[in-house]
Amino acid sequence: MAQFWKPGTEKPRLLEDEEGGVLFLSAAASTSSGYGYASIEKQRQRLPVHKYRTAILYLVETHATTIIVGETGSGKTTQIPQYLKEAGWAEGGRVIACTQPRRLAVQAVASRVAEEMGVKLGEEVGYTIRFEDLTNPAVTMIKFLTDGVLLREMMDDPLLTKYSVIMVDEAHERSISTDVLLGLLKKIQKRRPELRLIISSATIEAKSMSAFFQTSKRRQSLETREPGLSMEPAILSVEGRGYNVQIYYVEEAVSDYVRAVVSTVLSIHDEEPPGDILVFLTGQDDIDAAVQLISEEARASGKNSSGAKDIALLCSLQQIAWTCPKTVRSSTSLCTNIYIAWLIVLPLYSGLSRSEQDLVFSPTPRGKRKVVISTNIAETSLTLEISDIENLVVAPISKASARQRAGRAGRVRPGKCYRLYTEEYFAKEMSDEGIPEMQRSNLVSCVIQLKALGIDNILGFDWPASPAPEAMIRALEVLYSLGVLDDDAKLTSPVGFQVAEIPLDPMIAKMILSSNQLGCLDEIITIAAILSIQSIWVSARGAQKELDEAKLRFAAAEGDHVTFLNVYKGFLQSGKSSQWCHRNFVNYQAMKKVIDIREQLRRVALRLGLVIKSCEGDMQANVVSCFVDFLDQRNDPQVHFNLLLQNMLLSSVVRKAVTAGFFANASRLEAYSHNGMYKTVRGSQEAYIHPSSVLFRFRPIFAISVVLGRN
DNA sequence: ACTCTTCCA
Repeated sequence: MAQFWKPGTEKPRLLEDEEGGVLFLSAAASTSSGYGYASIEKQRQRLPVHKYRTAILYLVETHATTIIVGETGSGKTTQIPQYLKEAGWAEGGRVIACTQPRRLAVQAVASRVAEEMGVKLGEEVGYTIRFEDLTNPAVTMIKFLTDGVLLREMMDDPLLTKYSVIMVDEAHERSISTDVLLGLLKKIQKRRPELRLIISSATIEAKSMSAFFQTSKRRQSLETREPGLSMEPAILSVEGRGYNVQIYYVEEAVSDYVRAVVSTVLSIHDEEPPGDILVFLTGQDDIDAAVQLISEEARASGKNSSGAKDIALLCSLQQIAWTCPKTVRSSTSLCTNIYIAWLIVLPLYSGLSRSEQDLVFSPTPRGKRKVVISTNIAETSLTLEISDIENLVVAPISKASARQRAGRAGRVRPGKCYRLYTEEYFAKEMSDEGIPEMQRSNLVSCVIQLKALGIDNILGFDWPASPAPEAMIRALEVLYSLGVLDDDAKLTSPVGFQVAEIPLDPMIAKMILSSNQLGCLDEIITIAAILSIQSIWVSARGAQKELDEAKLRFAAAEGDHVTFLNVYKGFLQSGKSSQWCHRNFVNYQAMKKVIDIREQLRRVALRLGLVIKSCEGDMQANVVSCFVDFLDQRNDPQVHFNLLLQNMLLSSVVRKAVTAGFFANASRLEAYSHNGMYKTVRGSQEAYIHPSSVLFRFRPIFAISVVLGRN
């Protein structure tokens, strides 16, 4: 029975899938009716991946490893797990797994697939991410999870026996956990030939991926136990949705890219036909600023058409000239909108709560335009491992990721991509591909995970991308000095195994274990929870002075860690009030996360048999006033030192526990240094106290820091 | 040498 959209009712709409699949929603958003289901079926069949259904199932049947080269928009992520299930790979209690590098993608894809299958999320289709397990072991057949979660699962079940097929999605992103996972899966495959792997990857990476899963001929004959099963990886290419994306470059480099983003968004909004806008920026601060600026400008120009703001806006819009190299710029059929209420500006970054992130995926109301300002993939951060301190430098993205981003504009129809750099910059300055994370970052966590899985010969491990030997040795040194590894580079018992069990950076894990012995675990898990989120303070654009003053209310002479404790205590005493947070420049969302993570850590601690004990009695309540006195006399070094010593006694166990984890970062103020330069005790590496620290103006003689400045 | 960065367990 056919149904048609009636004019005057809300139009049915197409939703863009995270991976390019398209979901059909009826106006009533009901998918239980036969009509809704049939439409979903039809939509599924229209995806490019659909005509490869038989081929994919055949390859998976006959090859241990299948590499799917899928352009964005092919629908592989949502469809392949369903094909596998339909073909019987989830029968007999087996589970089909599909990993993603990001939590948000896991949630989005899982709910999409559940919807397509017409089942309740958490039953036949479920997902697992940290803090959230929406699966039912008795009935879940398709399980989406982050690759980090799958790595954790290997600690309990090293051969991942419950899975029949594991699809590693977005493998071309080459995140550390994806790379480690691939290395381990290759090992598992030798023991479990019946396990099928599907690696989904972008074009450029497919060859090296295939080479990695190639087994040598000699071994192959020994290991193939299943007749008709090839250990040679198969490669299948699925084209994406072929919509054109027009690319524009700025004619001249922009100086202030946040401002350039604002102008560009507003001019797109003014000149282009309906369609949503996706913006990539580096980080939370820039995103918040851009969201605010766009909203302000839009409001100002809508409400007050003759105001000075309007003129300012027009000026800024005119500053950007675009060039479009290969296509002719279409200038006709532009409709002119009035901005104001028709623009919905939404930020997107991990620090947001789930409900805030969900807004991004909710359908755009008719007649409105959604602008999503998002992090990551935006301008990838580069981690340089210099001695024991992790340094992050913002580096330009690669051409590959620039192309991938442009592809996002062409999912459901032709799109446009405005690049805020010149064409020349793209051609000459940007590298073709990013460097795998494995080759540029801190390997401490990664090494300990492998050790915990019983991989003793870390240096001989078969990596998809070999890490730098120096970085590896550095990681082993740190773990050895933490007492996690013994002379033979084996995990120590119990400390090593316990540290591996705690889902945190090993230095933080060690801090937690030490606090157990010192009797201040209660305080330390609070500190650990706060250290694992971005920042507990609100972003301070334009209100730096107020923020600094607010910080002083909590600042402890002992430094940031004890300051965190004061904030946490105040938050609890306020009854977890959002108003309290607002008054004190504390980020309410961040504090809610802290409560969550802290609870998780408390459970981990109890499981490890630790005792949650507080050292409340040891601490004095008046650290705040103490700090203020100290500031007033900050020109007298002797007073500094005396006070520091005195304050050390106030919460010596907390400080001891922190030190037990972070001693490798201990630094000493350089004598005669007038700019506050420190050098690490171990490596004599230059360091500075970060200006956001309460100790920034303090300049204590010794500092134990989690993040030191870069040189 | 008065400022910030993403993701994941």
